Amino acid sequence: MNKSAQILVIDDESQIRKLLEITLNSNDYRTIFAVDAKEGMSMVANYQPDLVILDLGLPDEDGQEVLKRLREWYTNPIIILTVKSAEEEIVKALDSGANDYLTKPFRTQELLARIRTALRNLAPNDSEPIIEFGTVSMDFTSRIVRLNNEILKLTTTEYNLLSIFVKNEGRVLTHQYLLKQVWGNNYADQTQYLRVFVAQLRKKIEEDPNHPKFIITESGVGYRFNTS
Amino acid sequence: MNKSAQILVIDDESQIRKLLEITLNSNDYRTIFAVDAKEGMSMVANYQPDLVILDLGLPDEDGQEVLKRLREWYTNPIIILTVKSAEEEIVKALDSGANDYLTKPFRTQELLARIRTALRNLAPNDSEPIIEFGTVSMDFTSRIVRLNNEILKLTTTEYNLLSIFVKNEGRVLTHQYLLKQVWGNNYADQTQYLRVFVAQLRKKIEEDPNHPKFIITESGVGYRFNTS
DNA sequence: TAAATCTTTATAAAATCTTTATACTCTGGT
DNA sequence: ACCAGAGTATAAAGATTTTATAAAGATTTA
Repeated sequence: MNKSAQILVIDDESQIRKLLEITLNSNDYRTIFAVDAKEGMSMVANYQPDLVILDLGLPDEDGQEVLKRLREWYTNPIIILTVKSAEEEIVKALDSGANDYLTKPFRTQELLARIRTALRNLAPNDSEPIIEFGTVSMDFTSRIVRLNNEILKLTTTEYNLLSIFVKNEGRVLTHQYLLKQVWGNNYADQTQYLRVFVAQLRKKIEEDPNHPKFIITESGVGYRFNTS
Repeated sequence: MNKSAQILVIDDESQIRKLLEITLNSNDYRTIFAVDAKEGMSMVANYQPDLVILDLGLPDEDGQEVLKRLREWYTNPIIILTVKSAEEEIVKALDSGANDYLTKPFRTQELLARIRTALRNLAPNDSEPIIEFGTVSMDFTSRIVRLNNEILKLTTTEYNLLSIFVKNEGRVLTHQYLLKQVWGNNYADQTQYLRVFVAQLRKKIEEDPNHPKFIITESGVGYRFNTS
């Protein structure tokens, strides 16, 4: 049979970590642990665990933010386990890509069942945390983009736009889609934004912005990102 | 574009059904309802809804049993919504294949968020296949046409026209029909447009545009697209 | 407040669509 | 076989739409 699933627990409470270690190990899961957001992010990248259990109340960073940033590239299940029980938090986390949400104190068997459920639906394809094309490399973990190993300064909008492109390599993306993804649903007709930012991105990542190799214009439709 | 998801609610309490009907409809889901296990099972089979909300306390049969029997063939998400809050019930339901478990009384926004989560993980309705003819391949998902594996640059109109042809392979399409499909109802008599664009397409996809193999002229009627 | 970033505006360039002009092809009748 | 005429093909000019880019103005961030 397969190797047992590896689960990463990101939680600052040592008692919870202990409890989960015992519980999960005795149910044949391999476990690794992180005590804060920073360590958590890097462990997800390094170990690519099959499932992440994430506490929202981390000492160094907002858990919701960690979740969002993980979801930029990590596609395996993430289960939120936290004391925060406000409906607003739950909705936000689930809409940010969490697969399930449990509040502390939790019931052990229920958690295990929910883990089994999440693993059952496991999506098989997750993208790499670092993607390279040409002389450009993009690290989704640290949000750092490099050009010839030099750190490339991108604004938030530029970074978000490039992320969408990179994650949909080879596909023609309509103006509408891009605008909705980057600026939100109400901006679907602000095509000029896109033109401005595509021009800026090209100026930064293309060798010859007048003859782009990566961001290809599909006139009347949108753009296509190409790595070759 | 896409039709909204259809949700089947299996619950014997009319108040819950009413509440869910209002909540779900106002969030753009299509709804259908069943009041007991028997009706529920047959409606799942007949309508193949995108998601099922199942109450465990049904009058005619045990909900856990319904769940198990559904899971023998139904693969879309099933969310349990019930008053039963015992951990044992939760574990059993999740292990029988439920995607989520909520207890009544439930919080509306949370339910909606969990529905979105369940639908998100739904195996994406397989994208349209890639169609090949000769050395040409057409990928409708990524909107890319290739000729000998090289990406072929088509304008929007050329692409739209070729799509109509490909989707109606072997059929004679009248000028009128093609013009209406590609340019709109008011252009049904602009036959010259069609000639111009057919010529352009042939120049791009035919090996010998003077003796077209794919786009065949049906004089006095229209064109026929042929793959062989 | 200054610096950085985002949003608008303006305009030139490029791509695409529409129209025109002309040549070609096919068909049926003689 | 030839011709007339309707229908078709194609290039290319003209018109329009779409795109690229700089830069000014507005807003946000540190």
